[in-house]
Amino acid sequence: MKKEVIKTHSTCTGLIQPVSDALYVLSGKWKIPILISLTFGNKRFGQMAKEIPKITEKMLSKELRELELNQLVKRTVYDTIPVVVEYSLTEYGHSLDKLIFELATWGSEHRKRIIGK
Amino acid sequence: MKKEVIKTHSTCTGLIQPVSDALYVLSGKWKIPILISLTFGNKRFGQMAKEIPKITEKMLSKELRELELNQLVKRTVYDTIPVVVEYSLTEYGHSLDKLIFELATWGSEHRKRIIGK
DNA sequence: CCGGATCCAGCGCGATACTG
DNA sequence: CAGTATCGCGCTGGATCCGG
Repeated sequence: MKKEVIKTHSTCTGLIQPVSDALYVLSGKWKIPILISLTFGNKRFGQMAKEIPKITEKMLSKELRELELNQLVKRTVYDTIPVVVEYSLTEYGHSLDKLIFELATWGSEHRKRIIGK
Repeated sequence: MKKEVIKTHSTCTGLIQPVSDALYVLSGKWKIPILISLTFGNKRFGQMAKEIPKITEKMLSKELRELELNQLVKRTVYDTIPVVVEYSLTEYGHSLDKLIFELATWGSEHRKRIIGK
């Protein structure tokens, strides 16, 4: 009788890297909340600080900079007095809309199952 | 003339919590790689340790336990000598398949854009 | 073969205060 | 209004050794 051989091995490990890459740009406690906030329209700095529960200005600033580096977020400075800074999703940032929405859907259904915390 | 009221505000903040919940059960450096590995079939402990690049046995053990707590992974012990332990995705765990696949797709397209790291 | 226990380094993240 | 600077703690996660 022949031994069964699992052939899915390489397929599996091949998926890990792309997902890790995706998670890399989304890593950080506030990345997703920030992206959600911007999904619903352009926002100013102070506006986001109020809208995202518990975030500090330091964290907002830091993670916005990282998102901008990775071209998910665009920063526009209007040279008025006082200065106005507006953040928006790039077209590329909007490519995450669907993913985030599904994450939210899954999260809603999952709430009742969460054990720890 | 009536003032326009932005109604998306509450929708936005309302989305943050479910997504945070979803991310909570997936938090940890190895959760997603582990889930990917199990997506392609049931696995034994040592098998996963070899299959997931760079993971240590401690981390594998710890994160598997958390995934089991949250009912995403099922652990089956076969009472042989030496003992055999098999891990598999629960039906609920498989509800993440689509999300993970999309994350991988997005990650693949995104590779060329990643700046930092 | 499948882990648990312990020790410890790094840094993510929060609190607070300051600036153009 | 839109950030920066500094300090320090706690938790994540790696290394190593131990056990059924």
